[in-house]
Amino acid sequence: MNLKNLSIFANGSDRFFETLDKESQTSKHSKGKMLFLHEDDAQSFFLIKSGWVKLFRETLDGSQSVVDILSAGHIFGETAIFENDRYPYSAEVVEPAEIVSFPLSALKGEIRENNDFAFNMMSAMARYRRHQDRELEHRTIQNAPQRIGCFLLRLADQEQTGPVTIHLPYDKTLVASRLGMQPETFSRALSKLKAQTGIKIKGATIEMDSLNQLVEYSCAACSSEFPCKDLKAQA
Amino acid sequence: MNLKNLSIFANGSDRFFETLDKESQTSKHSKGKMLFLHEDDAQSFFLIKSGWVKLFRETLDGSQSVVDILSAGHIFGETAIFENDRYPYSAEVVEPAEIVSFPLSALKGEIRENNDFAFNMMSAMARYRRHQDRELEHRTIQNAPQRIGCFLLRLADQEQTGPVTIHLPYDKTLVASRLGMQPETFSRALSKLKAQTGIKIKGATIEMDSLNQLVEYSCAACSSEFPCKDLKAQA
DNA sequence: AATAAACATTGACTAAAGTCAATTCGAGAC
DNA sequence: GTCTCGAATTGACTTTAGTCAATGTTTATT
Repeated sequence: MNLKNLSIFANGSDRFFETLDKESQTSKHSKGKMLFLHEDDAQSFFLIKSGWVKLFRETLDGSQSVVDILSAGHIFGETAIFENDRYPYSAEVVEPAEIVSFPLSALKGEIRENNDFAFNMMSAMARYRRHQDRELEHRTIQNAPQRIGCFLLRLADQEQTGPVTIHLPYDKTLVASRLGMQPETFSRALSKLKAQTGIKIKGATIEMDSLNQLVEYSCAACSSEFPCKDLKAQA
Repeated sequence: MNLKNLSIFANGSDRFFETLDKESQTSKHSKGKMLFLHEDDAQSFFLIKSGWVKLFRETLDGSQSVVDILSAGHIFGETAIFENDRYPYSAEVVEPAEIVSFPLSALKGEIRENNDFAFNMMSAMARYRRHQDRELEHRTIQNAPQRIGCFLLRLADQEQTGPVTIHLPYDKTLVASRLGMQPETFSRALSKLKAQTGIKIKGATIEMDSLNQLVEYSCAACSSEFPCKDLKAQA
C-alpha cells in the first residue's frame, strides 16, 4: 500500500510524504487493543494497513454507540485537528490489524500550505457527510432486516449479476452494533431476511443466486438508487 | 446580518464579499415553498436571513427522512460543490423565511484561492460531522422522551440556572420528524417527559423551574457533558 | 363571528425491538 | 480428539414505537 495512492492523500506535496515516511510508526495489534480514548490528547492520526478498527463513544449510563467500523485504506483520528487536539471518539482494534501512525502536525501543515490537498480533504469530508446522512436515514426508515440487507449489499461487488457470496468481515455482534441493534435482534432479523429473500446462511458466509433479491427488499426504503454511487467514487 | 460576521465566512477575502454582494439575490418565501429538489442541478447555495428551512430526502416507497432543520445564520446547498453540482437533498421553507442565494462558483473559487477560508470551512464541516454523530448516537441510545428533552435543552440558554421558558420554533409535527418519530409518538412522549420531569406545557411553550430536571433525564444517555460544548463554539 | 384547514391529541390495537435466561455452536488451546 | 470460552441462537416476555381512526384545538380567512 503506497500512501500516494490513497485518495485521501491525493495532491499531497513531496515534502508532506517525506515527513510522513520519516515520522510514521507501524505496529501490529490484536483484537481488543484500545488505540486511544475519547477526549484523549491527540498527537497522531492513523491509517489502517490491514484489519478492522471500531470507533465509538460511551455514555454516562454505560451504553456504547458505534461511530464507524473501518477497514484497510481508511484513516481515523484526523478530525482531532478541528477539535482542539482531542480525539472525538475512542478507537479499538476489532480484527487483528496493522496500523500506521502519523503526526497530526504534518497533516495540519499540509492543509494550511497546500490548497489542492485541502480541497481534496474537503471532498473526503463531504463524502463522509453523505455516509453519515445515509446511516441516519436508514436508522429512521429501514427496519432491522432491511438494514442488514443493505449492509450486505454494500459489502458485495454491486456489478455482479449472477450468484454472489459474501463474508461478514467481523463478528455478528459487531455488525449488530454497527447497525444499531442488539445481537439477538440481529440474529432474528437475519433469519427473517433469509426467509423473505431466499439467501443462504452458513456462519459468517452468505450466498444468494443474485443480488436482486436483496436489492428489492432493502433499496425501496432508501433515497438512493442501486447500485450505490458512493462506493464507486471511493474506489 | 453582515456576511462578514458569519463564522462560516470568516477569513473571506474582500473580493469574495464583493462578488457575493453583487451576485446575491434575496427573496421572501412562505411556508411550504420548495427551494430545490434532491439531485437538482445546483448553481447556488443559500443563506437563511430569517425563518426555518427543512432539508430532507425521500425514498422510493414514499417515506421522508429529515436531514436537518435550519434557522437564521445557517447556509445550505453548499455541499453540492463536492457532489458534481447536484443538491444532495431537497429544501423546503417550513416557517416564513428570507433567503439569500449566492453562486456556488464564487464559493468554489474562494476555497481554491484562499487557504484560510478553506481551513475555516473545513472546521465548519468537522463541526457538522460532530452534529451528525450526535444525532446518530441519540437515535441509537435515547428513547423518544429523552430525545425531546435533549432537543429542548439545546434550544435553551444553557447558562441559565433559574426558571426557564422555551418556545418550540416550528410545528410539533416537524419537531417529531426532526427527531425521527411519528407525531403521535411525539405527543405521547412529551406527556411522559412532563410526567417524569415536572415541566409545564402550554401549546408550543414549555416552562420549568430549572434545566436540571431535563439534564438529569436526558443527558445520562449522551456521551457528552452538559452544557453542550458545541453550542458555545458556534456563537 | 363563522368556517375551514391544518395541527395536535387520544384511544385501541399491532408490530418491532429490547431484555433476560437458557442453550447450542464453533474455533482455538491443549 | 476433547475441552473451554466466547459467540450465536432461541424462547418467553416486556417495552417501545408505529398505525389507523376519531376527536379536539388553533389559527387563518372570509
